[in-house]
Amino acid sequence: MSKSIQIVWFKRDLRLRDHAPLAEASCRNEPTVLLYIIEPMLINDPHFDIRHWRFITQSITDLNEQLSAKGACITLVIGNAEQAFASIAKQFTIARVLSYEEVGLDNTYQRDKRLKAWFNGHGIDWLEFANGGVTRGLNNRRNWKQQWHDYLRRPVDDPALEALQVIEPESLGTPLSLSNAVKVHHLDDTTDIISSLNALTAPAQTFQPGGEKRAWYTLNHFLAERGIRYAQQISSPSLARKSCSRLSPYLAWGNITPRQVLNRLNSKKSDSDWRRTVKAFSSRIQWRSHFIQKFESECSMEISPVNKAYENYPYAGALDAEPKVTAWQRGETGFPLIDACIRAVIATGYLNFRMRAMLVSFLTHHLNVDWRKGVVFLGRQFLDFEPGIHYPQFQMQASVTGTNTIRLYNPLKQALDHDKDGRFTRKWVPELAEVPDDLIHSPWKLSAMEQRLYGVELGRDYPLPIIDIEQASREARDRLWSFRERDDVKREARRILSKHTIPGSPRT
DNA sequence: TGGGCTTTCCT
DNA sequence: GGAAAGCCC
Repeated sequence: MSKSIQIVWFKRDLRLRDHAPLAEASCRNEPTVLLYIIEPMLINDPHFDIRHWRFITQSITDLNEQLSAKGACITLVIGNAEQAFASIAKQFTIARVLSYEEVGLDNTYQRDKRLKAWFNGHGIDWLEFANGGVTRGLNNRRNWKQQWHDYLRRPVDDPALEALQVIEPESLGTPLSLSNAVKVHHLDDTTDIISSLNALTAPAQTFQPGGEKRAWYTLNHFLAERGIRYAQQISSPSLARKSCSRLSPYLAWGNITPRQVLNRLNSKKSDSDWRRTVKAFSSRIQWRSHFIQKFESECSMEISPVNKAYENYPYAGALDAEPKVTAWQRGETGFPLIDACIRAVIATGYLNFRMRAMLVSFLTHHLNVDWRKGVVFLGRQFLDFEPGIHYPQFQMQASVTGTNTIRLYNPLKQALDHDKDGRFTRKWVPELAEVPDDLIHSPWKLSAMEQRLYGVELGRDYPLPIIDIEQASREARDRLWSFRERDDVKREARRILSKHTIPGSPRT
């Protein structure tokens, strides 16, 4: 009979503090494997790219540094999850697996169902813990706010790390070394993945670095100075980069929890200078969980509109849509703020909320392109990509819910309201750097002489607008508001409201 | 966490 | 005649 062990499976929860599965494992006096699995299925998934894998390996390195101070280490496996558990089961008797519930893409959901069956067949208990105030299998929102507040009130789940007996399996495939000194166990057929992960060593200064330590540094810096004008500057694409918390990737990849963040925010509650920040920021942390809960309750949102009637929405045909999508993805639409936003998010993985909403509105409303033609591309650009926020938000901004108000962002008005001096636009669209403030957002108005004067030839250095914005706005408004009046849209809207909203709350 | 147009209310 | 509120798409 082989030795009995338990496994703490780290999914998207790359931290040691406030970690319920780890805390539970530390209460049991048993040998424990701390397992992180990098799966080819996800490496090949177009929602993710090198920026995410770099963030994850940085986070694992951080975990391992903390663990090695206690004489422990993480077991990092590259390979599919079923194979990883099967390999460990050859060496040990797995008594139980402890992990969080994951609100993820369909491929991880299907994997979990396969694993559940495999665990059942092998007499392995799988203890899954609710994550961040989100409840699995919820059919309505009657008690959701109460559950959320209960989650916040309960003490953090800090594990007793010194009580944990961490062990590492002997051999899982060929051990290789990731350049950051973390040992990697890689199962068959993953050598190409190892080499591409090793190629990640090149520093990418423009992306936020991953890790639990970095998450706390970011939070503390936000509350020490950066965040004092949070509420006023949140909408500005340039100022938001400093005065927003920038915690989103750390929350998405589980370096820190909403509860830890809000507990830390308490220290500012009595400071009147920070009153607006505390109020605005804490409501957004809750809003975040609210969206993840939507996706948990309706995961079909990854592939179809939550309001099924929108399957028949009159989007542009494929031939018409393709060049528009390409221009949008490349930041070559001829609308300077739109192009600046796309280029900024590709280069840095970050964009403030309002500008993200504007990009979705422009694609789906002004260009009249099906939201599904842009949703994966944009998700991949976000370092903080979180399926549970991305899909419900994308659908809401694309107005395919039939319940929220229609948000048709005028890129020129947004530019005047939030980038009047063109600071952000000039940074990311340097072709227009010399154009003066009053023309930077409408370069198509430049005369031939002005184009020579400001060093930009329209149609060569910077594109002419791919659509007539006034006509497109008018058409989008008519299309959207008239579609909403259809009986099938209204019927679906009633179903959605009863499932996803808190009774009595105002509809926005 | 929209926007454009109209109405209303104030100076 | 301008700002805020209201209305409708």
